[in-house]
Amino acid sequence: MSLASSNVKPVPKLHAVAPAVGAALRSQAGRALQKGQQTKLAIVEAALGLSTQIGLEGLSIGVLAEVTHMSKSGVFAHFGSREELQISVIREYFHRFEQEVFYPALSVPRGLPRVQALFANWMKRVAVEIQSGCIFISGAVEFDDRPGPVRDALANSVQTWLTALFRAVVLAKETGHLRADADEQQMSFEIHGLILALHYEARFLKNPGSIGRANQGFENIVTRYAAPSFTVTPE
Amino acid sequence: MSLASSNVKPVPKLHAVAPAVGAALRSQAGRALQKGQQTKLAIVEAALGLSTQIGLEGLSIGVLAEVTHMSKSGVFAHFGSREELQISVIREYFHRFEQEVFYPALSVPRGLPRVQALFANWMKRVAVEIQSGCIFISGAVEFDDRPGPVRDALANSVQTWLTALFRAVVLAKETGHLRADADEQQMSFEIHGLILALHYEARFLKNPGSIGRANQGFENIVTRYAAPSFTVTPE
DNA sequence: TGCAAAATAGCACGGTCGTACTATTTTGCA
DNA sequence: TGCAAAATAGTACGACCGTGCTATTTTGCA
Repeated sequence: MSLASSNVKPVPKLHAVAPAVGAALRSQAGRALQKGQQTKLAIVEAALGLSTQIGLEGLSIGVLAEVTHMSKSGVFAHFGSREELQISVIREYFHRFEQEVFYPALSVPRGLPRVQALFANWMKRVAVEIQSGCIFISGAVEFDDRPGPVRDALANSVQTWLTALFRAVVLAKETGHLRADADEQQMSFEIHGLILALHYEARFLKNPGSIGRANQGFENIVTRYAAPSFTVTPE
Repeated sequence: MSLASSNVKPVPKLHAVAPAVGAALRSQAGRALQKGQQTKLAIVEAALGLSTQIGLEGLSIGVLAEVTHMSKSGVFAHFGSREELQISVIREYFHRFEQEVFYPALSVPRGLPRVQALFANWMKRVAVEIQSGCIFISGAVEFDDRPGPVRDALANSVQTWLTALFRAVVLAKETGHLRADADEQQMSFEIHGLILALHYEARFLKNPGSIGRANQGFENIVTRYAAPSFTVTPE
């Protein structure tokens, strides 16, 4: 089971329109790529760092070239367009999010415990992102009415994650850990709100105590939606 | 009683370092300003519209000049710098927020009813901003680690409003409408989260039903924090 | 009604941006 | 080890940016 589970459409390959199609396509299948992929990864890594801080829109190829000690065109050639670069960053960010937040929670028994694990992992990540920034949040603001492939990639990633969270909540209800009248969409929505409020108040307003309030808020939500039979285990 | 109640520091006047200080300061006090102020207001109005859609950082003097049918320098002269323009926009936005959300709620009896009125007014505004955008949210992302006067003006405005909300909650507790153990900061935090989740899920993800979930979330919060004696009045 | 001052326009500068297009270097298999 | 192909650099272009400087127009009081 993957976080995506279905529809992370493979973005078409970049700048290549095939160089002079008639030419030698001898090296077609054999993976000739080594050095290239390697530096490309390094570029994406650097781009990720820049994007989290100044946003996907703030990302510039010039600055990226400086940081990676390359020429602008050297960087550019790996992506073919700025948009493709941004999409690569989003994919990498999503991948790490998956690894840090989602997968580890799968080893926790399904039901409320897994929902709690998902939230705890999410919180761990956001605690870091209070300093570094979060692409899912900044990107949402930057692209909320700017259609195009970047927006699509971003919305797709976020929706995938939120759906995964939602599924965990549904599972918790099916397992009998939640009240019979619990609205899974509602519960997911409220959890999402806590994360957003934490990010806003801690990162922008620099209000201390926000992390504690997010955790407390989650406990409140659990208390409200948990079935009476489910004894809340304080960690 | 104003929303600000104290510290909306008067931003120093713009480009003017006084034109050749020795010159005639005859027209100093008498408000000679008419046409100028008028078009300046029109510019800020247009800038506000642009900013809510594409963000304060997306705001450009060139585009603004086009929209207002003026020359770039004509627009520029009114502010002296882009930052001052952005600050003017923030001030105007704050002012309208005050008018629409805060002041009307003052005519509602203090306590939980007033908190409910504040939230309802806020929701009314956000319902519109799902289409048009919200500077307090987009600005927070754009300036969360970009120090300077713009960030200060923005953080100041937001903090002022959140503090006003917080005070209303404190008042509600003092009035006996909330449980004795209710944490006012916590309650405010959770309310803020609902608004942010609504904005995110409705504006970016275009998830239907978000408005209903925000309202439901608020009811849940009220139920949790209200004193048993306070019968929740469904609107 | 004239006239200073305010408001607006015109123009130019240096900077950064994304991205073509071409040249050079580096890579890795035959 | 040579040689094609892949990777990277060099350079230039057009567009837009904020903003300084100087002209021109408009305003509103004496």
